[in-house]
Amino acid sequence: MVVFAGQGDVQRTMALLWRTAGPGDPRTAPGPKPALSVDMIVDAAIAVADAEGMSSLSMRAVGERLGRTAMALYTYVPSKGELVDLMYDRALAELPRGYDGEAGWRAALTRWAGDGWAFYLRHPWVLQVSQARPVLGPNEYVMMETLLGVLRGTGLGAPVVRRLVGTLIYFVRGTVQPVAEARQAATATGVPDQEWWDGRSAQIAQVAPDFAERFPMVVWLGTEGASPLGDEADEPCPDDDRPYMEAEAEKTFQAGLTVLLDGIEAAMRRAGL
Amino acid sequence: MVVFAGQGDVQRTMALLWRTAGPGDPRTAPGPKPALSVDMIVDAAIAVADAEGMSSLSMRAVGERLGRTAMALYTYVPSKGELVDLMYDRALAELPRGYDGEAGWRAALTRWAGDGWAFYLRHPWVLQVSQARPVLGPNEYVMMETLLGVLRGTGLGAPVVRRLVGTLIYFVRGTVQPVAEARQAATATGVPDQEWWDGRSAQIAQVAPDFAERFPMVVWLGTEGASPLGDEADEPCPDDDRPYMEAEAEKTFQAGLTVLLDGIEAAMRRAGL
DNA sequence: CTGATATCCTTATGCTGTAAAGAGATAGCT
DNA sequence: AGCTATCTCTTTACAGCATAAGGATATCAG
Repeated sequence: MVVFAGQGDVQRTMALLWRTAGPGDPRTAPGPKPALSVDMIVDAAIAVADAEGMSSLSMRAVGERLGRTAMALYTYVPSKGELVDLMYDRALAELPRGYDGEAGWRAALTRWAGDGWAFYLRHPWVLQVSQARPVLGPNEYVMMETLLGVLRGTGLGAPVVRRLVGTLIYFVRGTVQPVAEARQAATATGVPDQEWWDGRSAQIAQVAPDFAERFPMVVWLGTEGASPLGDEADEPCPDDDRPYMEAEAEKTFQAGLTVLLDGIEAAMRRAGL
Repeated sequence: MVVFAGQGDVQRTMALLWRTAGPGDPRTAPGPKPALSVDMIVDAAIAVADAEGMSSLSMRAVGERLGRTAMALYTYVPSKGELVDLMYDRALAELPRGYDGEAGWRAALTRWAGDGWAFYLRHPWVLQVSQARPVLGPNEYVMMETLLGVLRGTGLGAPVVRRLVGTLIYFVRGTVQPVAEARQAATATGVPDQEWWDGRSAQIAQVAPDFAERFPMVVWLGTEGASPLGDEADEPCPDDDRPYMEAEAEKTFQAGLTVLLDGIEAAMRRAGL
């Protein structure tokens, strides 16, 4: 299930996201000094999510990591939903903030996409934060600004760029998602990827003996190796520890990106650039 | 949180998916006749998910819709995870199974993408079924076969097509996702999209008065034409009831698809087709 | 010192998936 | 016909979840 953004007090959420919260009068209030902070909680929550996946992210788990009960967190954060928002925005801060355009926009965009790929693999849970409504934290805008800086190199106008932005982001997200979730599932369930796959495909042969007749093109896709393009033949990737699936997904990513870049070039040509 | 596929007895799951389950000896066993069936349960579950979203899909809710308790379902389905797998595969059966290639592959692919878009909007919860490991039900292969039938029209070889498949599917999924989840969130929380958005963007102005200096390109993106951020739409969106966001996302979808199609054409040209 | 306010804990409520055990129906077998 | 194995479905129970409510305790301004 997707975690929806918190819908509590909008004002407080935004203040937390943009860090305009505390420092009105820092230490004049009575009561014990806070032993925790929003930052500590967000960090602990990210650590939990990184290590054990979003499905293991509970208020108890976060509290435990800080030596507190679950309820102690509610002093700092209105609800779990808001905490997830904060985690999301904090994680985005890791992304590079600018790309050198000297080698051309194609190279820059390729590096941007690669960094995104690596980022989502580092924090797979980010893909599970609902995109229904933007979190609207500062780092989301920073990320947007970074991408726009790269796209400016194409010389395309705002209306075109506006559409490209979504396409590019969703492309990266979409192509990493299977890889990220497969990793999560493998660690969460303890079943290695290869094993799971073997079991299933053995079952398919048994349960659908007429597979080749029912799905001829799927079989064709799997068997035919040589490309009329003359691009590199598919090797079994011998000295590669990662699951086969990941290597394959990465090729999909690279090839898909090429298609996108070519498409952008076509748009530029059409715009007379 | 993403719902992971059930990891119970692989054999039984596959049998359920491919419907090779029951009819060994249909009516020789003692005991009361089953009042339910896997199909009825899957239908009821889909109805719940369609109406109230994946987060409201509980075994109790499904059972209630059938006049049974939650536990009654476990006679037919091993776990909630398996049920979700079955829902997913059943839903996919709705998709068209072939596209006329007479008007060219571009037209066919455009129609394919449009049907996918509509499908995901009809069943937003499908986007929340984990893609970590393929469900491997029959209709997933049918869908693949359909797409491959369209892509065959390009004349490209298997290795290239193999990569295009993922790119296209993720593109469609990625671009509908915000729209689908926004609809879900709006109905689930009862907060209309416009209202939520207004509250947040008003807060941004207050919390980041220096927004224009910090994010000049975001502002540029928003001022030249309609904006996903802040200001009202400059572009006319007459007699359209849907939230502004949806219309905008649809444009992103169309424009992104054009970029993809242009990119595919470039790949064909490079292959000498 | 007093009263107000802060952090943090304990307890409790209503969800969730599902394990365990039992009630009642129905078939084949004797 | 009666017995018994087997099936469906219910009840009850349990652990885990987010979080509401209330209480204990520490710290400030006066």
